[in-house]
Amino acid sequence: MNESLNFIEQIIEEDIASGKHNGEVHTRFPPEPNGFLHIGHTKAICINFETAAKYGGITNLRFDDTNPTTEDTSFVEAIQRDIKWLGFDWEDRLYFASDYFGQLYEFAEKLIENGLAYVDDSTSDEIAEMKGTPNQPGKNSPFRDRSVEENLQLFRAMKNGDFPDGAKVLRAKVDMESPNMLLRDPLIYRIKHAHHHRTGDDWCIYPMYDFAHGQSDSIENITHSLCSLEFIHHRPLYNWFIEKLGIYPSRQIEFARMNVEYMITSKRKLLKLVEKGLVSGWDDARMPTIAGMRRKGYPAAALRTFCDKAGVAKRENLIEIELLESCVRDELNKISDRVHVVIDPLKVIITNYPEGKVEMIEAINNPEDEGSETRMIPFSREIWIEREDFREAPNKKYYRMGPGRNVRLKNGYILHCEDYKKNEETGEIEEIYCTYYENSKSGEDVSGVKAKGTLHFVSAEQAVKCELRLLDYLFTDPTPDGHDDKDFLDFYNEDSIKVVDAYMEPALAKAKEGQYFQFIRNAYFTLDPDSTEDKKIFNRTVALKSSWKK
RNA sequence: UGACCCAUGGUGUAAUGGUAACACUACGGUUUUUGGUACCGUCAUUCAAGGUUCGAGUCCUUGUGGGUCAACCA
Repeated sequence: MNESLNFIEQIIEEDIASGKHNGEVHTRFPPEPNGFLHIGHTKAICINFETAAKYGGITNLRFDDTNPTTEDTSFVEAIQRDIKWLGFDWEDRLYFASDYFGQLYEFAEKLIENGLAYVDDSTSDEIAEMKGTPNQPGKNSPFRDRSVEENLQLFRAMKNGDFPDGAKVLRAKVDMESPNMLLRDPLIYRIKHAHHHRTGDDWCIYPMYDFAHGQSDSIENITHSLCSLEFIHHRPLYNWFIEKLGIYPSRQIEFARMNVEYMITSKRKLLKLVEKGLVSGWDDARMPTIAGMRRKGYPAAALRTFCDKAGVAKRENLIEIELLESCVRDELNKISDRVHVVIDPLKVIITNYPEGKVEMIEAINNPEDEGSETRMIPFSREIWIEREDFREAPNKKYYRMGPGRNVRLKNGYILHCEDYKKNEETGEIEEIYCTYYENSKSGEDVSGVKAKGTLHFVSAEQAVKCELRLLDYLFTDPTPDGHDDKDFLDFYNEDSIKVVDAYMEPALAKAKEGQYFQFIRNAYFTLDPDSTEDKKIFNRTVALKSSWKK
């Protein structure tokens, strides 16, 4: 393999070469359990797990659960399910930042003892005021020079619940004049009398991100802490804590997060869609969440390939949705069963086919798969074809059915169109009359008859009604949240889901969740969990490509 | 009136001082019992100006453009 390396791999190979961390690679994926994982997380998950695996390393799953007011166990479960489904395994290394609350508290006391942290009584507004702006240095808090003893006593009182929420915070003593806002005495502990999903009411003070994340990495001996670019300004602080605390030197490396056309990744906005009822939930098949994409029918392998192909770098990017869809089609082409489903039916009567006769024709499920199984498709005198597959007056480019024309039925016979019935008032074609060539059956055609077009069909009598959810992009604009003058909801696509009835071949009555289908000549579909025994519901994953220009 | 990050076809990513390439898209063609798949082909790229060098997409300087940073969120 003469593969080129991305910049993270280059760093890792340099570290391995220099013997840093004994050449070990240990990464982590650190989600906050306050929402569902989305396409952006998918990228982070792939990078963390695949990079470690590439170098024989391992990856931890660690929930960054330091804010009890927004986090919940239900998300913890959904997140684990999604990562597993994606195909990654953290084995027995499931951790929670909350597991380290005791240790983190010790770290805080140590900082205080070394004169590197202090309790601040200022209000939130006052602290913000004293922080300055990117262009103006901050001012020292009047509480900055409290004695170690006083700080220790106050911090312990904070921990003991002696103060109400917001009364005091613990701050690291770094530099109020730093050009880096994060270094202007960042808050590291706040009072929150809130119930935590794991630690219950054990604590009423909780560490902030900057005082939990890096230390958690360090506690777990993470060698390379891979995160997105927006944390780049946190790195000096990340390193500052490691240095002052003298703990394991994990290294933070930032990459540009992946943006995909027509998708948003802001949890706040995703939540808004859910709360406003614009989608049925976090796992709505239109959502850019892993659960949503799974429901829509995107295979895990396709998502992984997509992330690989999108690459890793440090510049802003917007990946075209076509790349994702290309990966999805490529995977689905390999694994999906080809089946017959007619959406907009038009009756065809085969006048020389015996009435009452039903013939079962064997059809291969997936010609792309060598070991594919077969199933039986019923054929009879009356069948449905797609309405758009017939034209009264077809032109040369149109090679489907038309008066006097021959067409091949996929997994069936060649038909000759003799006549059709038209409602003169509405102009609607009501029925087509055809004859069939008895010796033209698929696989044993000795008719010598030529037919340019091939149509799919279902036998009218045996066809089963089902529901199709024709899904489209959730937004009408490729960057719905990229407009200063417009809200992302202004681009909500009212036509993002269309529900229609369809006729499916009877074998589909046995369709199972997680199975992938190609509805021949139309699109890929997968069974929706809303399906019942009596009524199958399918979601359109992605349409087949078409080079036909109407 | 700051700091930090970034800049290669339409999009994304390579090229690690030595012939700018790969994928997706678009367009054209071949094959085809899916107007799918497969296969072949075409178009199209180093932000600008200086400098270093035999040689710069790559190193340096200055611009220009884009992004990020002022939650008791992560």
